[in-house]
Amino acid sequence: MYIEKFGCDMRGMLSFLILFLLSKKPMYGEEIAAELEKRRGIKPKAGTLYPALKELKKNGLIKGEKKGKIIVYSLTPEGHKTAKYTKEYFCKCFGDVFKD
Amino acid sequence: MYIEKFGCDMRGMLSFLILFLLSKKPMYGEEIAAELEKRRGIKPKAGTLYPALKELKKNGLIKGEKKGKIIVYSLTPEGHKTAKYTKEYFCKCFGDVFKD
DNA sequence: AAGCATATATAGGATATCCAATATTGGACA
DNA sequence: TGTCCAATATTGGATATCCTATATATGCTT
Repeated sequence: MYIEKFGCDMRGMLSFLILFLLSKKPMYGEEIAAELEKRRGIKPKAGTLYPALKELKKNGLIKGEKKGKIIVYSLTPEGHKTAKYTKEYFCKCFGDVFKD
Repeated sequence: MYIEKFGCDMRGMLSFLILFLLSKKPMYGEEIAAELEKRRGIKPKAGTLYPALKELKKNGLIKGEKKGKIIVYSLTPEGHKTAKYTKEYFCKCFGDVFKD
C-alpha cells in the first residue's frame, strides 16, 4: 500500500475526523469506528477511539448520552463552533488537493 | 485560536503537504516553508522541514538539485506515483469535508 | 579577503498519537 | 439468576512528529 511506503499515515487527523463525523449526525462508538474504517481502510482500535472521545468530551466539544448499553455522542454548541472553525482551517490547508 | 483549543493541530500531514506542493512545481526549502505558512498559519522551523525533506528523499520520492546556494526539490517518478495514490487516499478520507 | 545573511543540515529531546492488552459495564437470553 | 456478548473504558508503552539549539555551507557586499 502506497500510504505505508510513503511513511505518512496521516496521523493526527483522527480527532478532526471524529468531530467532523459527529457534526453530520450523532453516533455511538462502534458506528464511528465503522465509518472511520470505511474512509481510512483501517478501523481504530478501542484503545484509540475511546481515549479520543474522552479527550473531546473533556474539552467540552462533545457529550455522551447513554441509551441502554450504548452511548450516543453528539456535538455541544462549543463543538459545533469548533467544527466550523477547524473545517475552515482544513480547507485553507488542503482545499486545492481536490481540484485535480 | 480554535485549532489549539481543539487540541488537534493536524500533525502528521506535513509530509503529505510537502509532497502535494512539490507535485505542483519544484521548490526549494524556504519556498516550501513560506507556502506552508500561508496555508497553516505556522511556518515550519528548519529543524522540522529539512528532516522531512531528508526522509522523503530517503524514500526515493523527491530529489534535490543544487542551484548555487539553494537546493531545488522535485518529485521523482516514484514520488509522482505516490502523490497520486496519497491524494486518492486523502480524498476518500476527507472528500466530503468540502461540501459544506 | 572578511564579515554577514541566507539556506541547509543534524542531534537531542518533548509531546502527540496510536495500539495491545486488559478491565468493566449493561443487556440478551437461556 | 447466571452466562455470554457487545460496547465502553483504562493503562502502559511504542512510535511518529515536531521543535530548540546548534552547526555547516554558500553567495553577496564591502
